[in-house]
Amino acid sequence: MKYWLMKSEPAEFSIDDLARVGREPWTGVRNYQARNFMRDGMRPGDGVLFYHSNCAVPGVVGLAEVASAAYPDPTQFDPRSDYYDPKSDPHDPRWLLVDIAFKRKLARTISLAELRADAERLGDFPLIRRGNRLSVLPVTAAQFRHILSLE
DNA sequence: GCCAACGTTGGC
DNA sequence: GCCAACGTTGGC
Repeated sequence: MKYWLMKSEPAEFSIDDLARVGREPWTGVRNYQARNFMRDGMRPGDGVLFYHSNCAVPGVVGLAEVASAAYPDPTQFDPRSDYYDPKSDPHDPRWLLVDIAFKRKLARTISLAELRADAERLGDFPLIRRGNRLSVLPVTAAQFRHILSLE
């Protein structure tokens, strides 16, 4: 079992949205490294820290889990979608996704600022590395436990 | 294969 | 809204 952190802009899709629908195909990832984590690393049941980005208080706001194996992201073939990719071949889809299932909301937001302040305990962590822009990234079991212990 | 230009991410 | 950091694109 592995652990991950997945970013979402709450104005687009928040932890409350996930709580309401229960389960969501993680559409729109258009970065190869993030895709590779979903395609090659994720297995159903893996733990996911749900992170709000590009908002007043960016941070971890909930707990989810990987709920499917990777499969092609349908939005890449939809010309009306913001995520349409005309260069993707339907016989060899470029973009994959997994379904994410809601587990619970955290009692409070564990902010990016707090995580930065705890950098020493967390060790090497892509989220708090300078200039990091990955929207899907791996978390070690120790980091996962530690972050939740801050709740 | 190099690299400048451009677009995007995302914190602040 | 600003801007640093980074990925992608395309000319050469």
